[in-house]
Amino acid sequence: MTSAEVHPKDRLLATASRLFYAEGIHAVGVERLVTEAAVTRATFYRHYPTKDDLVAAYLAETSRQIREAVDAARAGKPPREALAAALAVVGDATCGDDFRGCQFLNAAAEYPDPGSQVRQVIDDHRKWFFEILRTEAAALGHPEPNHAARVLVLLRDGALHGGELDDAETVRATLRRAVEDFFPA
Amino acid sequence: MTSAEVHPKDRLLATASRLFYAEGIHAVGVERLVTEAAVTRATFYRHYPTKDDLVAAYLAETSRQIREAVDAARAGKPPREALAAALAVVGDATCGDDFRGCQFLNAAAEYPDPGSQVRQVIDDHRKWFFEILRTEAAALGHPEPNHAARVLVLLRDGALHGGELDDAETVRATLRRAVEDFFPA
DNA sequence: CCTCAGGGAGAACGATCGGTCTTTCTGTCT
DNA sequence: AGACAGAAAGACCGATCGTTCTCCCTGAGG
Repeated sequence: MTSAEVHPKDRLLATASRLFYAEGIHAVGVERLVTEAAVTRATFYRHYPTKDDLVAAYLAETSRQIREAVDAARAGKPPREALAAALAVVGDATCGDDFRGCQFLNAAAEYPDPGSQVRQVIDDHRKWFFEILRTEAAALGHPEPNHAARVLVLLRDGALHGGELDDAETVRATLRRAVEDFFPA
Repeated sequence: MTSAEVHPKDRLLATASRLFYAEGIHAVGVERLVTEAAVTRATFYRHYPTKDDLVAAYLAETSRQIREAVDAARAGKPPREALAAALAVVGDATCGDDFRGCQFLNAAAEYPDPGSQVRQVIDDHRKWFFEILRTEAAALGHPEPNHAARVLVLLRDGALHGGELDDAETVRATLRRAVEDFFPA
């Protein structure tokens, strides 16, 4: 195994992430995935028992990247700036070139069963982000950190969809101002 | 045509609305639709040239019902109550038994092409709701009705997804309190 | 009475779905 | 040298996708 090359498994995951996000999960078939990833069907099923396992892996990897970005943005900052920075990561994402809404909300729309593997990954990610917000709100001395975090989650979810369906720059500015309104300096 | 019976076209639309919302659009095939609606394939394609036309009809009908409900809730109320009532309709919806998020946001997740027929119905609905909020915020004397309406849309979108993925009652209460925070009595 | 549209029943279309299989080859380890 | 895992290539499976077709029956309007 030449470690310099990209492993088929990684190519597959990268391709899946791109296609699932851009076109929807049910809309992308296995044929499409293996062709664009330059991987055979056998290799696909050697690494992922079913397509849903690949979907779960796609969301898990997305979650990992977001946690990395948010942690980096918060690092070393006092609570107020850390909170603003965490939500700024969200706002910035909405303005990306190929932004197409929240990976997790989009996936949830295609996976109705709350007990499915995919939904578990989604729930994990949402719980993590809520905890971040709750922690910062508490550290900031907010009288009701739970309520504050819940409102921020509403704003985040709304921003992630509004960024696709409405004007992204406006949504980012709206989100920033709304956060400031809730946490005046 | 015995006007007392339900026309096949209406049965089809009602069945489609139920299944598309509960299970996702791509996940429900034509076979499923015609079987559960007790309609033949020929009848299906006689009324809707393609499946996407049925999807658009489903969203258009949903939009019509929501406009009806929101208009009824606002009727005759002063701006402040009217605005709260309009958003209460949203909050109440999240607590329904078979709530599974926003029909429009879910559909958008499955229709990436912004120019598609389905996306146009979605955009229409969103523009309508935004106008409602902007109008009421202006009537209420809010200094920046556009910004206020944008924030409320964020909260609405967030609530419609949080209601499915998190606890619905909590989300409803959070939405109500957030609206009060933005529009103190 | 006749026409004709609308609906029911179901076969059939090519394409694609998710998933399994065999075969061959290459590279890495012991 | 020999063993073995991983990957390429592609045939193949039954099922389902969205769509079109023919045939027959019924019921309302002229």
